Amino acid sequence: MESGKWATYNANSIRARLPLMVEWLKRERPRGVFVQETKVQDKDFPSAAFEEIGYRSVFRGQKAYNGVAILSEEPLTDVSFDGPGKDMTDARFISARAGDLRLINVYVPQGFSPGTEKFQYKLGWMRALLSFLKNHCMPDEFLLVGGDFNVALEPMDVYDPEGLRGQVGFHPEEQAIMKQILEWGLVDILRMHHPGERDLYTFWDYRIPNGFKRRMGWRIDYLLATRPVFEKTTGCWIDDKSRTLAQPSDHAFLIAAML
DNA sequence: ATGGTGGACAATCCA
Repeated sequence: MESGKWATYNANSIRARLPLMVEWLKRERPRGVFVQETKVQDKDFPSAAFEEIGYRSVFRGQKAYNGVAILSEEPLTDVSFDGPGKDMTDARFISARAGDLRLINVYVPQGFSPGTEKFQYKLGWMRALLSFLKNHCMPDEFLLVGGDFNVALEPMDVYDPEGLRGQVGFHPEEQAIMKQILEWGLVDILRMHHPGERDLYTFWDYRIPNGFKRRMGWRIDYLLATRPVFEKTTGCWIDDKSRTLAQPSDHAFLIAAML
């Protein structure tokens, strides 16, 4: 496996975030990045801006909502959009291969609120992802699964576990499926490198005034690896420096380093 | 504080 860093980032519009992302890529030089919420149709995807700084891109978008992309220094092959939600129209899944690494990038539905149709859609989508892993992937292959899962796993993964318990993004039904996904054969890379550590958040709601400064965050973005890939990781961290710049996303960059 | 912010897109929907 090539050494370097892999990252995941919910851009909340890749066009609005393009200057920030280009600067970040030039500074960090990751091997590749999983991007969610690109919010751009394929014909308008800013491929040229990434090519100029040495990144290839594969993507699938739609008008106004959703959209996923993988950026990579190496050629991306075996690009596929046939994952969970194959029968759904949302652009939430993209997989590809970079060298000997198989990549799966997901944007799990946000879910709105428990007891709603959207929440059931989220649970169904997550169950379909679990089935996809069981039917099409192997726990012993070189597989990296990343993205915005819109679920915080443990009390330490949210700023107010008592107050948020049972709410969307911190609900036992979501957490149960998330745990099944891990039990299938994926390791939560950040948590394994930082057991028990608090204040490891990747998302801060825009609607909470000064939520970032007040550390009112959630850890809902993940880099998950099969055991053989995890064994190659040397560290994992959250880069929220972009939050201090103009036009930050509501998410941070999550990065894993590999031998 | 029953709001708040931000993005897309063109009146609201989504997060």
